[in-house]
Amino acid sequence: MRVNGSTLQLGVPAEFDLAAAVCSYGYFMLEPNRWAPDSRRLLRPLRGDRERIVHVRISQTRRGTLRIGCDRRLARAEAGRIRRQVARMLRIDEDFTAWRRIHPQARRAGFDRLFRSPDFFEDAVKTITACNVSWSNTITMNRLLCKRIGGGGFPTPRQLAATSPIRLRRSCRVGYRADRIVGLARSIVRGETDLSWLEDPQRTTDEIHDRLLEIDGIGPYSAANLCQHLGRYDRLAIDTETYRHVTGRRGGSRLPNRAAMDRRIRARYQKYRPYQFLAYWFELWTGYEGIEARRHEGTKETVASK
DNA sequence: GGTAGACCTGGACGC
DNA sequence: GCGTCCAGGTCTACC
Repeated sequence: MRVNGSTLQLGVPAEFDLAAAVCSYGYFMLEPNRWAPDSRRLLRPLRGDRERIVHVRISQTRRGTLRIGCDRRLARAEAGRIRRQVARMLRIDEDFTAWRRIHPQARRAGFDRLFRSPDFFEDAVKTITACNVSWSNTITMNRLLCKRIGGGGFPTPRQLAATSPIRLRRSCRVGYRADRIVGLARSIVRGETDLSWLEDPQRTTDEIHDRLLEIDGIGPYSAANLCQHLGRYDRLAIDTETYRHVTGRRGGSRLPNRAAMDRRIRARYQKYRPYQFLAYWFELWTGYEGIEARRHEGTKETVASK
């Protein structure tokens, strides 16, 4: 990526670590994100004025602040827009003081900020493409969405709203998800789904969760997962990975008494309220790190994805 | 309220 | 190379 435009600075909390913030949630592996582990830089296109693409390269300076290199010069307002998107991705403005007090082990591990997208729409589409499909397939869908619909960046609601579900299905291999993705994009463009309402801190998690469930294609798992992306951690996104984690068994969707098991899982994390999701994800994430370590020692297990 | 089956794709596997 | 099976969350129809 050429960086011969504006260079923006972004202040971060003292304990902030870019690599930890990026590699905390699997969406960082999905395009248009590109994480360079050697140089510890995050590269991706963002949307500037009039939805024009701005390629950015995000790195952390020795003083701790973030440097955002852009591929073109930005006016002040457009630079502010880019800063806000980076801040959202890395949850720079979120306060995790209470979480660290509740979970000292996570605090010592520096585990708090879960990576997300520069806007809610991208998180929602990524969640839809992550459902009912293998992770490699999710990677393919997001790659094709960026390449064939978004012009290199992640598609905007306007771009997807202007795409027919048939074309989306054929060109991006999203299958039956095409109707749901286009439907969500069109409802946003028409103003029927109000993103600012969903991000309003005055709303309760119950209100947001119920509104998300009204969106076609968003079920209990996706709604809880999107609550997490909206900074609400008091909902558990229970999926087959969760059943695997708590039971050590495969085939979660076919387990008997799923409702009873869901109640047991929720009870297990109740003591971390209102950070149940973070506590659950911390367990998974430290497990993955252990798996990764064993993998380097020659076993056949693979690092989990989402 | 609970359950079964369809949706769709790519990968694994057997032949 | 081809066919079959499987994983995965949501929706709908049915009991």
